[in-house]
Amino acid sequence: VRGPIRRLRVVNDEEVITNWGLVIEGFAALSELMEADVQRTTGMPLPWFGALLRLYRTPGHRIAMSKLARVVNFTSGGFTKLVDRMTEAGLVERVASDSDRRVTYVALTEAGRHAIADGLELHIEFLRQTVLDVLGEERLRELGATMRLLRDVHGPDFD
Amino acid sequence: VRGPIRRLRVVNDEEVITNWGLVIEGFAALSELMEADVQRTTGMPLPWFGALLRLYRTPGHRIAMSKLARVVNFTSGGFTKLVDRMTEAGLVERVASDSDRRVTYVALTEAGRHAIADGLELHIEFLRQTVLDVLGEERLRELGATMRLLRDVHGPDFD
DNA sequence: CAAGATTGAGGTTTCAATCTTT
DNA sequence: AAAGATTGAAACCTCAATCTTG
Repeated sequence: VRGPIRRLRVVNDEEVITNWGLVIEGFAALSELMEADVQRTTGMPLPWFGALLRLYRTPGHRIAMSKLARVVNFTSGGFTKLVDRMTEAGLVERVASDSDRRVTYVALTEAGRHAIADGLELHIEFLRQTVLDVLGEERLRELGATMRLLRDVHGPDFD
Repeated sequence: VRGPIRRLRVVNDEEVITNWGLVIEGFAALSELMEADVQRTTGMPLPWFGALLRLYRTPGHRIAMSKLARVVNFTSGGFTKLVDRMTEAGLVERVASDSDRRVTYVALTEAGRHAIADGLELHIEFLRQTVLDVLGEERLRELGATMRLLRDVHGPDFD
């Protein structure tokens, strides 16, 4: 009686590298397009759009500085200056916390709410054309599910 | 006789946004891990690793400045300085072209070849653990195929 | 005049140190 | 002591202008 057929490394190195390389390249291509589109339609850089979007989709439209910084992948110090510029532009404002005087909230202003609402509408149109129309429904859902796996395993815990 | 059932916008806005958001988050999570791992194992920043990897996987181990710049998503000016630093570190060297005196090639040095060869081995191990082991073979291949679609449609043509 | 590469100026981000509050 | 936020210094990248070569 023979033992079980052991098939270690069924996927060879080349294939692992290649497939993840495709992820990098595809994502880079789309990021560049997205950056340009957001810049064109809203006039703001992509990081602004990302931060505003998070605020917009959060009940109360406000999040603590340090938390939003983590969510949008900024360091604490870098985010301070980002918020400085967005405040300068009138899109957000700082709000002191009542319960903990260490924390500062970032909140959408009326102008910021309008800016992101309008921008989001155009952005969705962009995503439909560049992603959904290329992949189709089924592949898009699969893609989302797959990337969710990676996020849940490796992503930071946003408590 | 009724006409065809038209089902426009079967995928609603929310789903499009959510799925692409998962791509962004998953990719960000893995990029951060990868950056840290490359930094730990090779001591170099991620952009260096990417550039060296391209050189390593190219016959002759040399590529024209402007072409490599495009491949790794750098501007011409930014890439000049990146190569300056990598040359300083002894990993690459500039080589003048015989046929066209405008072009300068970037070439791997002996030290660079060893550095990327060693780094790549560790990097593959990292990808197996963080990507392949999480997704499994089938999902990884699907993911690669899906992202290839996006790259081919939206990516730049590397002639 | 177009293409490849470099340079200097300017803007953005990280890092380490600091201050305040818990 | 630890966490949130800010600051100044340094690193990195982009952009526009420049130089050289085709």
